[in-house]
Amino acid sequence: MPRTTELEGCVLGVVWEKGPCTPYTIRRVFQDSPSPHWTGSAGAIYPLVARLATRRLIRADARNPTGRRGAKAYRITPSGLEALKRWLGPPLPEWAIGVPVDALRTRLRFLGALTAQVRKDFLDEAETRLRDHLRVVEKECRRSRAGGDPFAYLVSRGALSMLQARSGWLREVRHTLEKPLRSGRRPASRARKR
Amino acid sequence: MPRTTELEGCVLGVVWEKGPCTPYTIRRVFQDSPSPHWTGSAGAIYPLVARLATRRLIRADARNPTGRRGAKAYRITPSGLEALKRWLGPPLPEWAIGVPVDALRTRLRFLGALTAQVRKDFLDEAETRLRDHLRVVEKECRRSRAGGDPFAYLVSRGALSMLQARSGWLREVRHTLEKPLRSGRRPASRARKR
DNA sequence: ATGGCCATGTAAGATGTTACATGATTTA
DNA sequence: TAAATCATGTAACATCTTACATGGCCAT
Repeated sequence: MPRTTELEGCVLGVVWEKGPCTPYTIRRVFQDSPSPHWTGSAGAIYPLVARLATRRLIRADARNPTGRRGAKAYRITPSGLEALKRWLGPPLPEWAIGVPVDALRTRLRFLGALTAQVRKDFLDEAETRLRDHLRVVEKECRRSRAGGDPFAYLVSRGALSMLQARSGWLREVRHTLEKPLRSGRRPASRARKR
Repeated sequence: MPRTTELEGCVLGVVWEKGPCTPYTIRRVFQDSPSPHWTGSAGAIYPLVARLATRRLIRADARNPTGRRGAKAYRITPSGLEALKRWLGPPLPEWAIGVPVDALRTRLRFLGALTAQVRKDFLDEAETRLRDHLRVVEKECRRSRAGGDPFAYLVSRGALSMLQARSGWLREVRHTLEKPLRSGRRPASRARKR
């Protein structure tokens, strides 16, 4: 049996959590999610659901509780639950432990290519928008706390921690770039033509 | 001109930073990187480099300083530098501000599918391996600090912040699951069959 | 009944991976 | 000189996105 991918694992998890649901319901979960890592596009979900059904990890009820056309509602099978557990771990894959990819951090690696002025604009925008986003996630966090599902709460709490860490890091970035490091072997000026 | 993707932006950045380099040199940067988000596989890099060259964002020198076969060394062109700057921003794309995707956090969403015992194993493993990884990144951080490139230092510092935040979050997860929330509308027990 | 939205797909394209083929250089 | 390794590619495949096609339901 092939390895369960991230999106497959998530879909399995959604079907497990929500009970019988149609592909469209699953799509909505991803579309409504604040993190747009996956768009929940039809071209991704429908073939994936068909794949999971072929592997007997989910099964369609004859009944269609919500679907309006001939939609089938899928529920997880026992072997689907096993697959979900295997995907969850332990053991965890190596890259799940490692530092999450962060587009902001990636860009910072090459920030020396910008002039001092544009670099400042970059940091200003990042800090402002990050602060705004922080408030959104704080609200989401309070909401999910009241919701009573500890897992949902902890997930949003984790997202909040990430954002707070990034926010503090950005302040350090600004400070360090204004007042370069001391302990380097060479002066921190990275003058480059252009 | 097509939008610059993340990997394209990174490759442009690498060529900008390291000066003339062969596709293989570029691959090594990704292969040696601690974050295995991109493998730097030949099938990704060689076509990508060819694409960038077609768009005149990088150009091959006639000389090959390091390549052993008929390898060409590429350097960034003026329009390539412009493309790099456009990719870096500002403005930053929306998803670069949002919470980075985190496989650990994703899995936590569905942790209720595991039995209490396996869930404990999950958290134990995550915490142990996270702590180990933390030490690695701390070392990398000190190394890059001494290296004198403030951008490289700040990138590893950002990675460290992320890991520390995750580590603290994991402790909160354990605590919350052992001693559920109070303020929920319904009791936090999410008993499910199996 | 018709225009608009809900829902289910499919098609084409972009981008990445693994696995393979092959040539050049170093090393035993 | 034979084996190992470095380096450059290509081919086949997987997976996701965007864009499109189409069918059913509902409100005016």
